[in-house]
Amino acid sequence: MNRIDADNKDLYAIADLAKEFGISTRAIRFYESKGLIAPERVGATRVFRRRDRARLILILRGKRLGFSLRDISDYLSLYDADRNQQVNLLAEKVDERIALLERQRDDLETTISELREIKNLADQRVQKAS
DNA sequence: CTTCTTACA
DNA sequence: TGTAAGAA
Repeated sequence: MNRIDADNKDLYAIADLAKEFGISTRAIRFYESKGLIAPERVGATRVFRRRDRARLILILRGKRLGFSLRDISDYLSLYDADRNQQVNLLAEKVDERIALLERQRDDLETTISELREIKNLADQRVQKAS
């Protein structure tokens, strides 16, 4: 929609991507500073191609799933290198993530149970008092 | 008006 | 990451 040039179907300005993905231009520049993306430059202005856009999508998905920019960075770095190693890393990180979430879920359930016990005891005492 | 960099919160 | 400031 807001391509830089109607002829070149895969050039985007930073504002276009920011709007499309609902993030700030600052965030995009931040990801670049962390090495997650490396858009071309026309002078000092960043020019994003489909490749950058695709990586941005992966970055946002990774964040949504709770991965750190570091993890995402490591994963993305392998895109230009060992595609196999990239898959292995992904599997490893996903397992770690799932393990962590399951532990947190267990902790939450334990906490909820304890709170319910306290709640029950409190309710009983209220009954006797009244 | 848009983007860039840099610095500070 | 947001915001601000000054340059391009």
